[in-house]
Amino acid sequence: MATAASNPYLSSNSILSSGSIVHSDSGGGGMQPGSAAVTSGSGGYRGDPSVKMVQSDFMQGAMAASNGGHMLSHAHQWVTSLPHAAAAAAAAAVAAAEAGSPWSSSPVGMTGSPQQQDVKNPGRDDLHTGTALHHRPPHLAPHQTHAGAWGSTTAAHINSISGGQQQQQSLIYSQPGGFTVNGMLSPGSQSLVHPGLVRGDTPDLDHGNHHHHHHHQHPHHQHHGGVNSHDQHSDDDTPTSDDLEQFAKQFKQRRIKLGFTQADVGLALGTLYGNVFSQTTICRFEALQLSFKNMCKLKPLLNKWLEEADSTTGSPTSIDKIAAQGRKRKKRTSIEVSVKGALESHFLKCPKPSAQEITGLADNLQLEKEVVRVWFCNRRQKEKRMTPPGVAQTPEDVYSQVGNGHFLVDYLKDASEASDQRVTTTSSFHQKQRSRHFVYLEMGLNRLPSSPSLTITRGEQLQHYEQE
DNA sequence: ATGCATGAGTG
DNA sequence: ACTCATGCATA
Repeated sequence: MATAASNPYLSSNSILSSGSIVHSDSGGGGMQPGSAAVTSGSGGYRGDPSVKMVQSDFMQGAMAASNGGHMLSHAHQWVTSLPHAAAAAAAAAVAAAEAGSPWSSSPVGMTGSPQQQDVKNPGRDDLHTGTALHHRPPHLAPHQTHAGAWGSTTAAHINSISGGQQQQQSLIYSQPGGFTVNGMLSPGSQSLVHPGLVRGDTPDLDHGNHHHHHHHQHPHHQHHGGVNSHDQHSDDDTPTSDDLEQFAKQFKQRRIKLGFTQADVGLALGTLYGNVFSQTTICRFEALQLSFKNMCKLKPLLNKWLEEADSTTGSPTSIDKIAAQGRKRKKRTSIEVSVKGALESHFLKCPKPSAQEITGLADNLQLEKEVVRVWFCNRRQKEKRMTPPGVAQTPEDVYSQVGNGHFLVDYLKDASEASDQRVTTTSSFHQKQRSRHFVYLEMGLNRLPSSPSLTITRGEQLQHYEQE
């Protein structure tokens, strides 16, 4: 049982749970209006009114003027989260697209962090259940190069979960609107009947084994003559970013048509294969906001689910819930926009600040050091995702694809002294294959629409949160 | 849909 | 102490 839930966390708790919150008082000591961050907490909204005992932070509200106060108000407040029932669901309708924050990623920034790991194991404690076999690391034609290189190294296919048949096609559902396999695709709601012949014909033709050493990037295998469907998805081998993009898109469409929410899928994966995933992860998968490697890992699972769901339309995919485990968690710190801007600007200069710099920054911004550290970690992770923020998957492409796809300018740069970046070093920079998405980032939106250069003027805006 | 957080795995 | 995969809690 993988029960992901069985974490050993329960026992350790109680740090200060119950209310001891540090609530800073308002007024008293010195808090001030400009606090840089607050911890927020308030009622849940979608899942259910969970019980959080949040003590809501208070916050000051004064704006204007006070001198520097500072507080680190939130020092550590942890709440014990109780299991909530979650559930919710609601139809996810989608449709919201918006550009979120345009912080351009640092263009030059990638000071190459050479991190690319190969296939190691999934790391998660519970993730094994079968998934684990990834053989052969890839070799795509273009080697990766440092930093975010995702086009390679990743192995990916783990879909052996099911055991025997490993790779069987992948994008089976290739065309969204077209064929009607028994009507399953009727817009709106398809009913439930329909044999899964879709997969019936998925032949796996050639690739069935062996990982040949040759690069597989060729779009071969015509699979099922059923209808068009582009081939070129490599399921067996490492998919290309285009494959993933398409798959994600199709996945989302089908999922919605079938009436499942992202949360449902995550849960179903757990019951079906042992690995539970959250709504967040499913969401990120669909939005391609995961690392390339992670996308590759998840794809087979989701593909499998899709097949299942589709073949059983209507049947209750055994969904049972796995309750969340209760464990203590630090309250989420909310960083003010102005402070974020400051962090962002530091990030552009130096994505990997040293401990000392972090400390200094934290001090200036009046944030906990840990918060700052984590912020940088998360910020770096964002740089590595497939889809950069702000830019959605819409192919607008004005700039997007140059030619057919990838490649663009590679920036190299190594600015700071950094400890390890070697980015362009030795000639091996073939960084072309970095996703084309990055392209526009580097070109187009480089400037934040409205973010001032930030001179950290904090204190100007008051924060809004509910004070209980 | 995302921001901040946790932890395993690595150096 | 960092990277990565993930997720709770939010907006």
